[in-house]
Order: sequence, then C-alpha cells, then structure tokens
Amino acid sequence: MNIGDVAAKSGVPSKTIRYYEDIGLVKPARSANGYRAFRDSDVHKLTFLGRARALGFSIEDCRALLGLYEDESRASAEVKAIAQHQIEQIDRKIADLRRMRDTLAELVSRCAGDDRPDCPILESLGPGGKV
Amino acid sequence: MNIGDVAAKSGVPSKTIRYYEDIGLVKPARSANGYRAFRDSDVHKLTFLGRARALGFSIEDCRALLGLYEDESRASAEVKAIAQHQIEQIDRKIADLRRMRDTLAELVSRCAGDDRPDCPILESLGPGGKV
DNA sequence: ATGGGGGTTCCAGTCGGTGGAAGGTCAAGG
DNA sequence: CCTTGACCTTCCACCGACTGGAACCCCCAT
Repeated sequence: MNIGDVAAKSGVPSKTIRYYEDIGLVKPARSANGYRAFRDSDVHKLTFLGRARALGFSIEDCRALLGLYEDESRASAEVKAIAQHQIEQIDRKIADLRRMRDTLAELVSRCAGDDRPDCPILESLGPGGKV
Repeated sequence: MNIGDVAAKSGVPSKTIRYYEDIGLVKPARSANGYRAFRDSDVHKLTFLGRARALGFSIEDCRALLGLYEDESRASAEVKAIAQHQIEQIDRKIADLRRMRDTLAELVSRCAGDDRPDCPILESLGPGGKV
C-alpha cells in the first residue's frame, strides 16, 4: 500500500504520516522504487494515532499508548493512568479558558459598543485596570 | 528605565519584551550605551499586552487592541467586536475540550485499570473502535 | 583589577505539523 | 514511443509565541 491509500484509510494526511515516520511512530517498509510500503498493521497504528491525537494526547503519550497497544501483556492500569492524566490536563485547560471567558464576558457586558471612545475593556487592560 | 525594571513593573519577561520589540509591538528608545530606554508609556503598553495575552488574545489581536488603546478617537464598538470574537474562539475551544474530556471519561470508566491486558481505551482507539 | 549582575545580539529549540520546490515513478492515452 | 498527470520522494522553511543559551559588552562596588 502506498502512502496515499494509507492516508485515505487512516484519515491521517500523507505529510503527517511521513512526519510520524521521522519521529519513529511508524516504520513502513520500502518498495524497490523507494516508495513507502505500508502493511495493514501500519494502517491500524495510524488510525490509532489519529484517534489518540484527536483526544488531545501528546505525541509522547501516543508513543506510550502505541507501545501498550502492541504489547499483548500490558496492564490496563497503565493505559488508564495515562488517560486519567490526560483528563486532568484537559480539565485544567478548560478551567483556564473558563476564567478567561468569564472575565471577557464581564468586560464585554460593560462596554457600550457604540461609536464613543470610552471602553471598560481597554480600561481594564490598561495600567489602572485589574483584569 | 532598563528592560529589567520594565519586566518587573509590567510582569512581562525581558525576553518577551525583546521579542515584542522585534515584532513591532513596542518601540523603546536607546540609551548611548545601546541599552533599551523605556518610558512609562512603554510600561503601560506592556502591562496592557500582558493582560491581553492572559485573556488569550492573539498577538495580532493585541496589536489591534493596542492601536485602539492608543487611539483617543476609537469607537468602543471596535473593541467590543474583537472581544466578542475572542469569546467565541474560547467557547469553541472549550466545546472541543469538553467533547474530548467526555469521551475519555467514558472510556476510563469502562477500563478496569488492573494488571490484565484487556482495555476498552485501547480497543476504542484501534481499528475496531469508534471514538 | 576584578567580580557580579545587569545589558546586548543572534541562533536554536519547543510542539505538531503544513506548504512548497525540485525531482523520480508509474499507468494510461495518443 | 512519448507525453501527460497523478502519484511518490527528499529537503527546507514556516506557523505562534515564546524560551534557552552562547558569546560578548557595560557599569558599579570592592
């Protein structure tokens, strides 16, 4: 299988697949003409990677998960720990974003939004403010 | 004022201040010895930038906001529009993260997390899965 | 004069790709 | 047999927004 087919099947762009090879996540064989020759197992790995990335796992987490995925004698506890850690990271990001959002929403609600220059948003960002 | 004092007063690291000069957000004068010479207005700008960045505004948004901040004849509507757009971006990010979080939480809840190898998390990421 | 704590420039690296140039390969159609 | 066009290859540069570090300069106190 050539890279284009794999990209179509796995949903991971060709460019990204080459990048994943660069960083050692997949190791496709090579045909005589120099083309990468993918097996079904590579497609499975790439599908796996695409989904893991969509869940926000870092590349290094993906590398670890892929190792566990391939390891028939893994302990599910290891996988669960990584996933739980990822949930914590996401929760932290959400909390940060929510704080930003609330602050912004409050500022926006106090801004007239007309053609006059006075603006609580800019005032809060400036030296007197306390955002 | 030297860069270190400004960093302390504005809360923006020296390195970042130099970077902001590089990309044209601040334009400090220079002393005879080649050191950057900041005025109070530069400190105000950098404080402004620090706060705007903390609210998640992109550098380009910051540039626009800084322009409006400096423009006495601005219309608050312009500022409000940028802030509202930013809120929308944040909302979209939160929604994405929440989807990830929910999916992960569901997978984690179904994973035994013991020393056995069977793991719904890995199964969902693999070729049979449907994350 | 020496030491330490500023400052300066410039280059490289972060993360996870993405875009594009220059060139090789292959199957189909004229 | 040749050309066209779609694929593939490598390599290098760029995105955002910094951050780390090397190598060097400057100024003040001891």
